[in-house]
Amino acid sequence: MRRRLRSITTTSTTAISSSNKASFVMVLMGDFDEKLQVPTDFLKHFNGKLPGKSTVRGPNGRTRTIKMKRDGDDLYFFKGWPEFVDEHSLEFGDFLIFEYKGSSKFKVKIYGQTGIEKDLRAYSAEPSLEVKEHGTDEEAAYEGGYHVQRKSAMEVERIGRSRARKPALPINTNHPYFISTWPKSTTCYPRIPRDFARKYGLNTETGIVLRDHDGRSWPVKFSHNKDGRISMTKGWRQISAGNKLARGAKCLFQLISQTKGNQIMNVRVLGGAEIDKRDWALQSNRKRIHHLGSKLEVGSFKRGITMDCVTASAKERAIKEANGFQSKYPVCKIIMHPTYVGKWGAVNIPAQFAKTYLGDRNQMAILRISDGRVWHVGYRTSSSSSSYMAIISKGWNKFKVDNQLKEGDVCLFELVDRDNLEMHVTICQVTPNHVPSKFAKQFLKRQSQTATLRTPDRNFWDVECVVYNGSAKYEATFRKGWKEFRLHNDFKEGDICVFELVDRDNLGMDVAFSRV
DNA sequence: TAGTCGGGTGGCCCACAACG
DNA sequence: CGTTGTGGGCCACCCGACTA
Repeated sequence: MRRRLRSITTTSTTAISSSNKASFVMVLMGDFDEKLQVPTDFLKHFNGKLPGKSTVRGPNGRTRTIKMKRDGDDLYFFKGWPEFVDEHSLEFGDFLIFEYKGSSKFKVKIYGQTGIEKDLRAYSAEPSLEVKEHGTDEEAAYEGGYHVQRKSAMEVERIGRSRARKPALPINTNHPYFISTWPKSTTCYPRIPRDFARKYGLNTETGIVLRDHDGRSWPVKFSHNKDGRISMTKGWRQISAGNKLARGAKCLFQLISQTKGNQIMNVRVLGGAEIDKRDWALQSNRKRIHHLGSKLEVGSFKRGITMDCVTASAKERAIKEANGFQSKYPVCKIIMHPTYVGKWGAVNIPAQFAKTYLGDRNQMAILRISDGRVWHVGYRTSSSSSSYMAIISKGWNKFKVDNQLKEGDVCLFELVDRDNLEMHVTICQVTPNHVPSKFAKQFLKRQSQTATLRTPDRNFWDVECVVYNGSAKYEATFRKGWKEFRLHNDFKEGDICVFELVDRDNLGMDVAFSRV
């Protein structure tokens, strides 16, 4: 249901049209910590005349003078910008709204990857403590070479200030860090010092995003050893391959952000950055490796790579939704891997669940979804001396297509009848129309109301906004009208939308978007 | 001596290439 | 399109070395 109220001349897709004030949106990527490009179109607001300096005021009230520079047709924030990045702890993936106040003055709003405006008080509260405690220590460790093999990272932290000299380190020392070595063993992974995890409240259940020197983000999961040790496992292979790390490489891990559900660490290689030639030769012989342009992709690493996209939060939400599911029957949770929703036409049932509840058999199973519809699929098991496998194959393709399953969706298989292998399937889908709960809780009070979305091209769209206020969660989604809005504006995976609430009573929102 | 770390082994599990 | 089974990622566990 689209309501086009009026149409005005199209403006830049990065311009926000909420008011008569000029503004633009930038997503922090690449070498954002050195310079920031300003949309070239924005020059018109300076009457074609480039100001030598601009004054930028951050959300915490601090202002900084930043020089602007023109390079061909491009315009940049340059000298002074790196300091602004430091002061505001800006991170890769953040997006910033610059509001032009006239006379070369800008006001900036900063949004994290979660879509919520960042609370910068947390950063300004105790930075000096961290600088003292870690900046110099790390420098000492780096400068001193850190050759003592068994010296722990935490011990390195305790090296005194007296030893510190000023090295040229490619890191900002305002954040806690540790140094870890990727063990030479073929099956071991870099470990997180327990003291570090404890001291800085690292949530090792949710995983973390590692950011390499090129600004690329790599999601990595932790795994817990029974003796309490924590290692980086899932996803580590990708970052080591992407950065051509050899076993034995020494890396500095610096905790940049640890807001709930958004933990980010910078990774800097201190040694061992050259890939081990024997490892490489070995890998080159494996048939699953292939090169795509300049980007190296390793087929067997796909488990992690597929999560490396902007919709990771949506996938995480689907998983969380699934985790809250309770049943009196045995339940098996399966996250839709690309293989499951791709051409393979089958899905693996976790062996443990299959062994315990389904058993060895080869028969048709019944999948029933909430609206009562039923699909018949083939279930079979196979086992050898070294493996046990249970698969749903025959008929899975139809089930997958009929239910529009996508990568990242979570299916809960509830075994209601063991003899006839009847399973109720609950599908928790990855939906891009989710409103961040913090925002919803603060601004969306009514159970259902129509939001009016205004795009930069001055078109208006009515979209139903439904609020779910459960005992455990408060969330909102855009429903009726969203699909049209999405299709008409040609949103693709990875695009970023900024929703600015300009009319609380009538839920009027200006929408700016940044394309991938 | 307890706690922590690096290094290593073995086996489970599953993605996906190969095949029917 | 459906099935098979292998390669290797992931994980639990063990051991010895080192340190406070």
